[in-house]
Amino acid sequence: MTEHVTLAAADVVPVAALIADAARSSMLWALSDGRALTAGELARLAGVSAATASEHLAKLVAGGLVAGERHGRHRYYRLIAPEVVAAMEALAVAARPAPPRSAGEAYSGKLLRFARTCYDHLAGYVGVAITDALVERDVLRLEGRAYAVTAQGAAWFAELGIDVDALRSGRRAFARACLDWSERRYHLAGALGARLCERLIALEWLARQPGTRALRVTNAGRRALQRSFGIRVL
Amino acid sequence: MTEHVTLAAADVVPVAALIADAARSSMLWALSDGRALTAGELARLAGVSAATASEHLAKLVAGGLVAGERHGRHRYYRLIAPEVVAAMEALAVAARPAPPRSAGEAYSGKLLRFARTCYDHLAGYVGVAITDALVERDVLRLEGRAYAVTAQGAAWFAELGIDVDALRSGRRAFARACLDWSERRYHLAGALGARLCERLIALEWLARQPGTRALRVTNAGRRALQRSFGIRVL
DNA sequence: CCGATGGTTCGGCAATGGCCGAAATCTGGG
DNA sequence: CCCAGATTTCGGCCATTGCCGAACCATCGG
Repeated sequence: MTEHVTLAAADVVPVAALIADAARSSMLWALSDGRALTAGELARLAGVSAATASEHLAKLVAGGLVAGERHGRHRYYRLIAPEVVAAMEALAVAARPAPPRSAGEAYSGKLLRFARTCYDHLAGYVGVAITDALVERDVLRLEGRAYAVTAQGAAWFAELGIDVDALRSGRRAFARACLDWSERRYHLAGALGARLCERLIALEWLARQPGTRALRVTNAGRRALQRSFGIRVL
Repeated sequence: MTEHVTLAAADVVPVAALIADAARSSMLWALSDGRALTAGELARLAGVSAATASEHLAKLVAGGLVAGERHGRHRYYRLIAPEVVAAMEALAVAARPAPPRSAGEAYSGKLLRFARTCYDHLAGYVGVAITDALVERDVLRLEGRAYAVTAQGAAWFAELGIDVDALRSGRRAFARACLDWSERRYHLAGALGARLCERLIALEWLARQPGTRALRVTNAGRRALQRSFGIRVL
């Protein structure tokens, strides 16, 4: 099913399972500075019997996270995959209560990957934020379930290479206001929304993620969004 | 036991446990681009019955990773902690077979935290690397289980503020070659090794980690190691 | 070659946790 | 107000996994 490159969800399960035990977790934590510790020390440290510790260590070894080597009467175990400490740190971050995020602000200041398209127009945090910014700059104005383009708005779009009048005369709804549930806010859809999305991708402010509806904000895009809209991404 | 600030090992267990299940893992993965999906979609996607999916989702909600909201007849779930995707990615990295690393090169290019002291001298990757560099620059020469300081080597140490002759006359073994098991390589120990370690800390190339034998390479140290020894840290 | 000490394996117990079908809820739409 | 479809809750089954004490191995120091 999964191809070469894809990081499948399945990959993470075994490692997560190894970490997902209090005893093993403390062992890994103790080893995380790169020292090699004996089985006994680790047992004491994790607060389990030597027998139990031994089993845990066997699993960690089988999982390729640590390696053990006999040295005299002791057996020293050491972390063999420094990557796991990064993973544990990331987990610790995810574990933090996480500043109570209100729905609207959920992804504010956060991630690239949380931009996305809704059919053919921008949605998600970025979509909502851009729409907001355009309303605030009096380019768009919300009227019921649709947006109206102001006079100066037409100029703004023209500058971006979008001919508003041409779109208005098309068959498709011109500038609908689409409710994005996950942000619980309206954002620009319809012909104009689709065209805008198309342009921002052409300008390489945004890039499509292969195979998904997700969009990545490019580095250029990040600067541009900050400059043009005061939107801070990342 | 644990203080305020410390990221305890215990913190990661609950989150890891949530991820450490195939069904939940695929759900999280599916949600990782920020879209909101219905319980049904997620059930199908994870390949479990609706009942099972519901239980999993309840756990994810309880764990604070996702939030669900009724919308019409469906219930949409979305990821509310973008941090978990970072964590999953980190786990995926740790899961990779990890390029077969020869012991010597294990932490090369890697982590700060993998420097450490062995009693009073430098060990770990940094210790080995520095010793290697000194041998290569003909400051030290390995002779059996000890190092000899060359003529130019004495000058080099002097420049660093270390009086080699004074150390040589001391009671303690002058410059032993200590085998670091975790690197399986020799590195400088004895009086000279201890003095060198002391100096590098005084110079603030290295900093002690409170309460452990671990050392952190400072930013200045990183530059200095690169410049003086061609050692790339981080 | 013997005891002492650290480590691993074995046997068995108990708890956890995943899975499902059936029944109970809830929502939108006649 | 009732039906159909989407979800959740309930009960019960089964596999996994953690934990421990005891027996078994290996190594070191005489």
